[in-house]
Amino acid sequence: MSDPAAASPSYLQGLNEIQSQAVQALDGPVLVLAGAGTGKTRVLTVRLAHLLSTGTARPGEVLAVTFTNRAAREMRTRIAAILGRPVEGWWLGTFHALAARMLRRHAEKLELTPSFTILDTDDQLRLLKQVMAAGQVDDKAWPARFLLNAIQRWKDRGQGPDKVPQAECGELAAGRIRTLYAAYQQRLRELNACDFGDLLLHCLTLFQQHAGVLAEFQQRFRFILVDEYQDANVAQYLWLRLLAQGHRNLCCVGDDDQAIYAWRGAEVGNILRFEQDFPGALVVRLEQNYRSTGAILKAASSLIAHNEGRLGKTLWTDGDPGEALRIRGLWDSAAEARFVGEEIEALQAKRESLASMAVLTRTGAQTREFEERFLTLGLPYRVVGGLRFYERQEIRDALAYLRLVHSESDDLAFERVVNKPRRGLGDATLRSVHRAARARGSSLTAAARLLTATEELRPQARKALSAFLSDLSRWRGLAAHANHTEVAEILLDESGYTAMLQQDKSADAPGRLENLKELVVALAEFENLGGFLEHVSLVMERSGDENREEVTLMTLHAAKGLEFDTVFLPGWEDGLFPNQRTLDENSLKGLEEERRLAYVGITRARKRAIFSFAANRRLHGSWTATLPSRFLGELPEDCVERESDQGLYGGAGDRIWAASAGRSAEPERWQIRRMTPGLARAKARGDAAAPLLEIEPVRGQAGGGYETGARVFHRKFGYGSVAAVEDDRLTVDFDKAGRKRIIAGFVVPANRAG
DNA sequence: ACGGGATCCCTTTTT
DNA sequence: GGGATCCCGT
Repeated sequence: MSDPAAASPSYLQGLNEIQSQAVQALDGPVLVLAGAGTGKTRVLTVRLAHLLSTGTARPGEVLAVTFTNRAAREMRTRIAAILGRPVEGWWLGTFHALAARMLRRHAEKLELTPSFTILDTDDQLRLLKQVMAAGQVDDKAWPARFLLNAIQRWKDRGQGPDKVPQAECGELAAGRIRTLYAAYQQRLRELNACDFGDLLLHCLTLFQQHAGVLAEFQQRFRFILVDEYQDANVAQYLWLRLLAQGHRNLCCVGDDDQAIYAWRGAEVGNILRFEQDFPGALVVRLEQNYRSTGAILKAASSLIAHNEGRLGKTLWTDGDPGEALRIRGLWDSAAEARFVGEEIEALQAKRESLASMAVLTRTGAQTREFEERFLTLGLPYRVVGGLRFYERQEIRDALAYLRLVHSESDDLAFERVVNKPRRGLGDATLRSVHRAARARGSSLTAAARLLTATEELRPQARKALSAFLSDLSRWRGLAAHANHTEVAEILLDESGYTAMLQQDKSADAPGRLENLKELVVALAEFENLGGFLEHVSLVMERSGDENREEVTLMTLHAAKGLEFDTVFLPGWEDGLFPNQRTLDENSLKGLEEERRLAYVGITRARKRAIFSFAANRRLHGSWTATLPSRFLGELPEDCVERESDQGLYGGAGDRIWAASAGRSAEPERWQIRRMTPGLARAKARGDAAAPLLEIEPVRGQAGGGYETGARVFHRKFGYGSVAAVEDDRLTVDFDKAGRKRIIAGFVVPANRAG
């Protein structure tokens, strides 16, 4: 504890009473329920700084956990600023990075070596496909993507193949999902690799099977702090709970209203369980908002109030109400991009900084249209997230080369680069190598080496493979002596990879070469290849400094924890946001998560929030008519200004507004007739005047007006005939998919299918 | 073995 | 509209 007699340190000043309570309650478990903009990060960082500067804890005794690398980085710099010096030797990082660090220390206890590889999604998928092929699981009936997702959800709950409840396996992978899961884990182990989920899962196994290891960590971490606690999945929660059993000084900060990662296995229930697991925990509520205007806060609050089962917080501010929020309806997504561009330029003319503006979208793909518009306007922008640097083809290829040189047994890397650039080593050759590897239980590289000593391969292939293998050995020898930056350069050069790109005349080839150069630069910052590979798989983000004069484009998910003066919230249309697939898969729970996402979006804004929706949007290639998001109808009338372009919905704009306000809670009750691409083009040229669409309330109209025998079209099931009608449900005999019972809103008359 | 062309999915959000 | 995959001709 700090000395109460001493003058309160400067970093404690300026905290409100409740914040300072949260900061100074160092003894015992603490749960901080912190609404958006209430100084959550501040509390967390000051608390850490306080621990360290009073000498209550030494850096090595602190475990500080975040979800994103950005949050970890930010915490590091902010604390260094408070203390006036960087802190060394503490455990600050994401769940995954910290778990990896623990695992590397004890890898041998889990049949891994300390240099195990961390696989990304792409590798995971390829690996699972291989395992499925070996196990004769039909990947048409059971897409690998889908099964991988199931496996990940189990890992998120800390369940290995032997712990998966029978009831959840069902028919998955024709009833063989557990075998498949086990085989997948086995392959990972053989490859000396972990996927993201394994990092936590293996840690849990380690703790359970090696009490001494756990005890050591429990002793070490006298203080544990967790940010964004509402996003923790069960595995992460178990991990924390085990580690915190030692000193019980666990401080979790979170906001149930900002829980937006259920799809990734996050359990808001963890927050609710906190007091049970840690009896006597101090619960602190931060409710005074310092970020947003009154209007923004009111809008956000009234939106989120539509959710049930909240812990309940009432955000308040003593600031001004500020500007009204604006909602703008537009013809299509191109018009929307033009509108946002104009608004940005108008703000710029008022000397607002571009760095203080952000466009937040529901899906990553939406940024594209804004990028195009901004490029024509010459507006500087940057896209956060999206394709991450290390997810790019060329980077993954280069990394695979490095990995293969680093570790000969990296079969996935071998497969990736063996014929890239082309060396005449195609499917047939690779199959032989695979067969040899399986027969001997060796790595692909080792098998290939043996194979070249035999007569099995055709002379051409044999020669090419030999050449590749001798290159590999040479590079490996080089890596042992030369510094790793040089190795990378030589590798890219001698492998012919650079040459391949140089000869590539497609438009993005020069950019790819640039990326490779950037990779080499990044590599230089690390002492060795191993350190770099770890960094790349867990931490690496696109470079670019935060304060440049650029508009930020990103997804709502990526925006969590950030704030901007002006926030543009485009694409507020039912189906896009709330996202139809979420609704289909998780109905009301899904809708509530989408609403929290909307809440996150609005509360990013300090001064102004500008919503927009388009009446027409191109979805998977074809034009779709869209309705304004039901969330727009949940915003309080008195702090919102609505304006729409002329002629939207064939002049039915008012009805649409009424509709969006009235249909907040119920899913898919309203149906809009789809527009044909031809009409859309005509309208876009300006030579179609008549109303293109009619808004049809489905409510009360049996079966949405379909009659038995009517031909309908469904996005997934294709064409079919209506066999029966009851209420809003239809029984349809689909030509291909057979008989299904579906909600009328999901089908469209066959003659109008676009 | 490879390139081109047609075809069939799908496309939410991320460590 | 786009990416992965398949099929076919070279």
